Amino acid sequence: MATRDYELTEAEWEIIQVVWEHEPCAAPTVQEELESRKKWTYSTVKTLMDRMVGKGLLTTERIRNLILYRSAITQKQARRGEVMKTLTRAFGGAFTPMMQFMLESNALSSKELTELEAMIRRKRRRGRESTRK
Amino acid sequence: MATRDYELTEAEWEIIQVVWEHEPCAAPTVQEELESRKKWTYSTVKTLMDRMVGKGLLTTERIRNLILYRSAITQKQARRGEVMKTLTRAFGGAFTPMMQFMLESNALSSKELTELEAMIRRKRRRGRESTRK
DNA sequence: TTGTTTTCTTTACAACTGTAGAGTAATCTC
DNA sequence: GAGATTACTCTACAGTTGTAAAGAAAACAA
Repeated sequence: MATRDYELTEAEWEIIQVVWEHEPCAAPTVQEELESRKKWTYSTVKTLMDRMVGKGLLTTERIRNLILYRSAITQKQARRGEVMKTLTRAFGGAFTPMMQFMLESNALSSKELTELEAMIRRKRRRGRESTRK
Repeated sequence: MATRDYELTEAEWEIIQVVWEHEPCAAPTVQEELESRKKWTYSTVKTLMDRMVGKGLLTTERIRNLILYRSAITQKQARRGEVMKTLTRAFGGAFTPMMQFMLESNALSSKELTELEAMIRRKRRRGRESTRK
């Protein structure tokens, strides 16, 4: 199931996050939800959302005078696109160097480090038990 | 030493990568170097580079009719900006979830997993020996 | 049924990004 | 020193992104 990678702009991230949380929802809802953080007017939000429909990031369903929006991609897909972009641009696609960079550049607590180790062990176990790719 | 985070565009990444490698270098050099991958003309490369000077990503030194370019930020700084952007946008700034996502979404070989564990151990050791932040 | 409120539609615009042509100036080669 | 080559400068232009005003339509309220 290899879908293409999506790249969202900053504003698009802001919006789709709200959509994921309130889906299905109308544009005014999204605008109100974002009102505090971003000082966007209704017009701005609506324009952004309609462009996102054009790009295949959201879908719409019209019910009388109301337009309901839904996400067309999952959070996982969006995250994947974002991570892939950084991986490609900044690390030439090399996974381990990127992990290393993050490990080194960040002040992880001892607890977090332990957590990471646990994740790795889990990952390894799962990898072994199923050779099916 | 908290410098601000730089965000480079795709084209800028392409160019600064060459500059890091050949620094100090002239625009024609960069253009030739990229010729195979990108089919950019000299004009394109030069324009891009001059804009990067304006943004503080490159510096110049003029020697007669030749302009030498140097990077104004390190690879580390550029990488940091890129990683931070993804971390903020896609993971709400939460570091461990991002690591976890990467671990899970990627087919790391057993060898790479082991490498990661080693990195973590090193990191922990270094963290303990110096409490001086 | 008419004024008010809500939601949508259309249009605009400036900044940024990718892309490059045309013209000019300096330098090299015979 | 005149043509060829090299490198630079200036200008342009279309597409994307952030931002929003103005106007139209539908729904609600009195």
